[in-house]
Amino acid sequence: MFSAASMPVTTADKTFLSIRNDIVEGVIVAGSKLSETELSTKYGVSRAVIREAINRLEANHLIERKANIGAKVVTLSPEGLSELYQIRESLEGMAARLAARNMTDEEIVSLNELLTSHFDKVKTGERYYQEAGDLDFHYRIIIGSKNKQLISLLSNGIYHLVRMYRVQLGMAGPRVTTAYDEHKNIIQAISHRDEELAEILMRRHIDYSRQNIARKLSSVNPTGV
Amino acid sequence: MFSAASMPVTTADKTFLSIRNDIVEGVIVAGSKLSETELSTKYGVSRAVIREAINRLEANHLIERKANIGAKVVTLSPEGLSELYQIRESLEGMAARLAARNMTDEEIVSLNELLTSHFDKVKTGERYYQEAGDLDFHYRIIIGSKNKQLISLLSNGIYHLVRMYRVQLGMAGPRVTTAYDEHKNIIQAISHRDEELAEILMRRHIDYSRQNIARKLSSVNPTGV
DNA sequence: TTAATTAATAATGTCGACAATTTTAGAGGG
DNA sequence: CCCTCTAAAATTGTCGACATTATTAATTAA
Repeated sequence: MFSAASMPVTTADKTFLSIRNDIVEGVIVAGSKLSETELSTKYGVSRAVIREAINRLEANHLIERKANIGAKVVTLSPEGLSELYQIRESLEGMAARLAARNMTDEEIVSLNELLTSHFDKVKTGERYYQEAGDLDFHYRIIIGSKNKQLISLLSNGIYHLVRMYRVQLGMAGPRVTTAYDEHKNIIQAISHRDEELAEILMRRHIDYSRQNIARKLSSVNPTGV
Repeated sequence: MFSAASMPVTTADKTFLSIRNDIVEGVIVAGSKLSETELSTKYGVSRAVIREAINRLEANHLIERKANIGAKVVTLSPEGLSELYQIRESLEGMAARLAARNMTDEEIVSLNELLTSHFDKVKTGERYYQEAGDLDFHYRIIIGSKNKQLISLLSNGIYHLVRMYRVQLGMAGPRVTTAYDEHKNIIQAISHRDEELAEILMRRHIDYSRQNIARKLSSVNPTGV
């Protein structure tokens, strides 16, 4: 997951990653207040390190800060999910368009191999696909766009909020096989260098995904999380 | 520009805004290193405040940080501009689509009035339009999307980097009148609640704008900034 | 002279303490 | 009983000092 250049080196790095993971996994519950002194003792570092981490968490859209008051973990809501997926649809649609333009032939071959290995795993009934596999697929296309700012915006920006929704709402549904077909079609469009189609298919794929998770969210808890 | 809720209150707020403005205006030159101690003396605050400001500048995509090394102002390049406008095209296209869906009738009326007042100013030869007017137009549509995360991503995220490009490359060109027509057509699409058309027109509008600024950038300095 | 090693310097990272602000608890009056 | 005002407690904001890491300069050997 981490390239050598972004390996954690300072204690602030590690603390940030620990807290972020705890927020995504729900160990620190959504909507709760983040006390600097409390976190300081819990993670065994000074408040300066905690404040550094809080700043990065805010940049990741996982917490909200108010001056002189403090930071709170974001709350998960149907509206927030919808808003997030609208952004994903927009940005990843563009990423797919750019991937069709800028991915090397080698990258496309490798992406096809990834899809094949997923297919094998789906056949044998492994739950692998939806969890890491889907993220991996999207990640490769994002990288394939070759747009550094877009890559940063998606992987450092909103990616972990997406993960937070998926983890805390428990994503493992009947979409595994249908998502496979959608992925296949997207790769085909990229192979044909059809930017327009690649973007359209990616946007639909994400919109289907949004509907799927929104359905689950409303059925499990009709009034929101 | 600032709503009451986001008024600067702490010295870190004010320092952040000061430094950000100096970066956008080019007082702190693009690509230069940001020394914490130097900034500390220059702005008359402690290093802790400077570090807080630097964190927020990073969230605004105006600087880049490396652990144990420091922060540098981003460099302006044709590639960076292209990447930024691809993101704008994507996100503001979505914003226009959502604005066509979610703006109130009153907001649309007000937007039309804004356009009319711009038209008057363009007629009298004021240079007002391209500078603040264009930003105002885009800002209203972003707000009209009613997508809080999208609003945050655009106005707190990449907006100031856009400004930095425009300010430092000196935006005042022959696009004033043509941009006016493009704005008019976008508003019309929103009035008709035509989401599809609103998105398409906004994307084209931003792409034209990108071509315009890219042309200026390459003619002034063929090898980049 | 050049390259490599090492010491000195300067920068960022981290810490604990103090200041300013907010929140809470309590006393008093209505 | 409730509201207001006040004081105490707790929290965030800011500061200067120290620790750790990078950079630079000097020294030595080839």
